[in-house]
Amino acid sequence: MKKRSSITDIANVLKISPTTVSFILNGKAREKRISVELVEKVEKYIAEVGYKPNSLARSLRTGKTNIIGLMVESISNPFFATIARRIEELAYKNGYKIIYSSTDNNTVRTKELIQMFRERHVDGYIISPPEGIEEDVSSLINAGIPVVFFDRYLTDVAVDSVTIDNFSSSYDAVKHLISTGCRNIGFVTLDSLQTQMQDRLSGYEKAIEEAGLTLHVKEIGFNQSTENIVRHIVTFLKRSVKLDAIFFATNYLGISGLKAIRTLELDVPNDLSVITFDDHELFELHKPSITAIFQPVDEISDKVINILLNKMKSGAKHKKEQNLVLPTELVIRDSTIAATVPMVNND
Amino acid sequence: MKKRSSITDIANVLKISPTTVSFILNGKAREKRISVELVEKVEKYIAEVGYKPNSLARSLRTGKTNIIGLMVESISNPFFATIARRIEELAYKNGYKIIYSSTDNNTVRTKELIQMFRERHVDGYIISPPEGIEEDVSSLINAGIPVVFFDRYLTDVAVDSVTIDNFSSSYDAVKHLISTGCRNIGFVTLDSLQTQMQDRLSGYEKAIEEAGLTLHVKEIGFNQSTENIVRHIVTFLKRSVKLDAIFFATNYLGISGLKAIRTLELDVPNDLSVITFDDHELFELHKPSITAIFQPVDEISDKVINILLNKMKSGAKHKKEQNLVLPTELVIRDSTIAATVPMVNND
DNA sequence: CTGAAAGCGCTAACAC
DNA sequence: GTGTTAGCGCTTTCAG
Repeated sequence: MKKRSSITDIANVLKISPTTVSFILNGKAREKRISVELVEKVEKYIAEVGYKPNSLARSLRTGKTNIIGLMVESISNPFFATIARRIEELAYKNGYKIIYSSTDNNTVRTKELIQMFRERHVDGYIISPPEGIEEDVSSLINAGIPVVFFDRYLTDVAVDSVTIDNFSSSYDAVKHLISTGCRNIGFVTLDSLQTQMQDRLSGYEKAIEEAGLTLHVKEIGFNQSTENIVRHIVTFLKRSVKLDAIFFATNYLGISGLKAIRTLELDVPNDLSVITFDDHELFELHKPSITAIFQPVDEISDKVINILLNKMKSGAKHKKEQNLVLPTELVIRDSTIAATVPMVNND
Repeated sequence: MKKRSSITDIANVLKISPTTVSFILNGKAREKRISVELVEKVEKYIAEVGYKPNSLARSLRTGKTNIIGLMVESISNPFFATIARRIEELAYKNGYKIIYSSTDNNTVRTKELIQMFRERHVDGYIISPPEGIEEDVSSLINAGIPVVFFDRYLTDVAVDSVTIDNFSSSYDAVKHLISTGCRNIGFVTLDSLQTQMQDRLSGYEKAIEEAGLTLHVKEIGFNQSTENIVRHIVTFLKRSVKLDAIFFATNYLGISGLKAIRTLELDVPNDLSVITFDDHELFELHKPSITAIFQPVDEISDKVINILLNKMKSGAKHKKEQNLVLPTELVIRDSTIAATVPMVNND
């Protein structure tokens, strides 16, 4: 009984041709000068039987699916979840749906995902790319399918992107630490060649070297369990020259770091100043509250989706690609307040 | 040049019929007794030109899309993000992709989403349902499309579901508070008729009444800004009878609650014991660490996807629906440790 | 064992 | 202004 009616059924019942119905459905009634009465009649009937077009068939015919593929590192990371939420929102408002997937920063997996998305004829891609997918992305671009990167980019392929100024953010954070009197500043990052991680590292290095200090870098392998990360950080904090500040390069390193600091019962900021990349609800509520580099997630989302929507509209014209770099904000909290006792340079 | 080749192209080049190619592609070679040489030849050629079937066309023909629609309250809520992540993982392993969307607990929006998903011929649905979508879900069920609810359910429609034992979780949490000597226990919840919230409320009420204590319930409207929630909680804590414990019914109420408590500079647990529904990284690191009701997110995800996969395989046979109710775990931390000074009943 | 052909539901040139 | 018709790429019955 609930047999879905097709455009032909409608045409048959109304004794007109499917074309006419199609035109009316697609708002081309005026353009095709279809009589107002007919239009009304058709619309009335459509509403009556609750007809809904089969978008699969439509997609097969038009080659458009109105679906955007969103590939993030992991949807369970609050940074990506927040961005995904907003992108979803904006996409819906523009008639697009999102198919998402988590790449796990895994190249093979991501290649497969792109492949699957292609089979689905996804109209556009938003990707926080892992290393090594240059070819697949090029192939997309060559096929005229719009792609936008965010959070990081790939150096060997020209793609629109929205990132933040990782280098300066990191540089400024370290300068801030130095200005509060810290001399032995550790940097905990991921063992990753991705641009955002490399830039954060460079910013740290530049600031440290400019101040004539020594580098203390700890690189942690990707995809470790939290417990393992904590263990690594604990070791780092115990082993090396006594640090008076530590800088975490991502939010979850920061969280693990706080766990490590807690295990060691260090007094922040007196024993150790702490600063971390990416803000997080946790950092404001923590005692002491944690200084963090806030990424403009809303703006990132807005820019990403806008660039993509534009490209999709303009048929992916070969305009010069845009590479937006947004500023961040250093949110200074209690974990880096200069000690109340005046510092004396003690080296 | 990169012209996608179709099954007919392949057939033409190889001088065979599309049927044969299709059979080989779908692993029906043996069944159809196609010669091994032919199969190899075709497979070789397919690999060579990198042919990929057009799943749109396939879906149009078969009516299957291998897509699961996942509708959560909000993907930016860590509880849902974690579950979404795991469901995605398991779905992929079984050849399914996920289209997700956030319902915002908005009935109208959710109805529209279901409508859109239907147009896309999504194969199955995983929904944390807002109120008022009974009809739409019934219509899905009647059409033989599998649906699984989680986190909450709708009373007027028979659908498989995976939930937790909200009533007992809440009841036990309150009993725990009472056992540490708390007498004036506040309950901060959402102004919502959803089953999970109602059950949490009932559990609280039962425990309070059994102990001969008075109820102190604060209901907060849905979709408020964090600032507003904090303001409400601050007022609640200031206004009412001096509470010696507070119980938050969701993780984000808990987080807002901690902000409120901080504003008021209350001493936890000495001034106020705190307990909250849903565990969160934050709660372990908070000083003092916060007692929380841990939901078995992995198990929830596993059960949900398994039930759905089974239903999709078995052609949604009208088996009796399953309504799984999983236990939670009360993770006792410092925010509810009994005061070290022996308590004296002082009323 | 393999092929011909119909058709899923829709769109858009092209006719009239 | 409206209808005819040819596919989009695939699956599948039915013939041979």
